Amino acid sequence: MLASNRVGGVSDEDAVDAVVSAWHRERPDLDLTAIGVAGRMGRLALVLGPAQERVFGKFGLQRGEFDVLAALRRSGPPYTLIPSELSATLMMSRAGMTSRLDRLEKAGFVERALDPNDRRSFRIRLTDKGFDAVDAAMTEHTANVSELLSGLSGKELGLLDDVLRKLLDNLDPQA
Amino acid sequence: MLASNRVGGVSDEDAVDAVVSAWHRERPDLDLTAIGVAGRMGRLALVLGPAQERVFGKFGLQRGEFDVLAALRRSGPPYTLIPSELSATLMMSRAGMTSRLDRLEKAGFVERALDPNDRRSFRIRLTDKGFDAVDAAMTEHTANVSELLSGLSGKELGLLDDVLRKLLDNLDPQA
DNA sequence: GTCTGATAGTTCGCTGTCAAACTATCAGGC
DNA sequence: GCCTGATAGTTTGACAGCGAACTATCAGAC
Repeated sequence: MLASNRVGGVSDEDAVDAVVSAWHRERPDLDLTAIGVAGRMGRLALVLGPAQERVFGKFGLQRGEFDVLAALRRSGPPYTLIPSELSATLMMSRAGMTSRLDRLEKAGFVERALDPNDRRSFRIRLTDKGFDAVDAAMTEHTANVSELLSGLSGKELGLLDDVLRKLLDNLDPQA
Repeated sequence: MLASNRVGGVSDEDAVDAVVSAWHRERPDLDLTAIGVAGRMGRLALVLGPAQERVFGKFGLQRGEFDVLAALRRSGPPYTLIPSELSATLMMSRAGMTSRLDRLEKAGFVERALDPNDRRSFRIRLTDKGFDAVDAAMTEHTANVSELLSGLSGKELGLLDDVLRKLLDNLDPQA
């Protein structure tokens, strides 16, 4: 009952299976189906995270900094956003955003310009240097992620995407 | 080509779709299929993390601390492990484990006992208080995660598990 | 016009984690 | 027996992020 179907060519028991079966031995009263899935997602995040950061590091960026530049870049000309907009999009505190922007500004990737309409606020603008960095990083990042997920067939990738989309929609009925 | 099939009852465009289509507009040269999937996984982790931490907090624990107690608990009697074993299992640095164990020991959840066979090492043992805390937390954690994933049918959950297992096996061919 | 509550961003203090340097101990070669 | 390299754990210094307190500004009520 505990074991799920195996996809072809996959070893019989992985680290998460070991955790789940240990729990099953110690706590047979619990239904561990969801725990196994959540455990795999957590572990996957722990593996995928550093694998992506390695690419960003090659361009003098860390993950969060890349995320800021990427949000500016994909917003299109004039590559300008407001800090609060950035912190909301990236789901982080404003305080953290302040220090990220400090770092990015010091590195010359973004500029703070005064907002003529609201003197409480700024416009964060991607510099040419920032544009080049994020474009190069994005190119390599895309290739890297494709490579990381290349173990899945196109069909499996689509299936995964569909299920994750549904899950996200259930948990956090956003936009 | 960019849009994947939609599962029934899900809104047409979510935050990740917006990111992907913005990138597609700015960088039509990139194949963004994998980026979308990775984005959903990342965002999911960002939502699921805090949702789980809320439960651990009710028992005076944070996620990482729970993970340590859980590893001890599911190892079975005598609920004893070695620090290096713990840091390896939980994929974190030894330095971080030292401070986690300090916290857990100060809170009375674990004890450091001398290892008679290796005087460089310790045996970390779950106290009765730690046992009770982790058992109660695990019961509620299991129910919570089941609830969080309850938006998926049993079939979808199995499908997700299979694909994640294959992906993990590809990325990190562990035990 | 002025007051009041909301909003934008920053500063401050704290915390969890890491990498690197360090101490103590083990194990194998000779 | 002794030396050498590996291993176990801790200490130190640095850092990114958070929440709370703070300053400046806006916008609406009257």
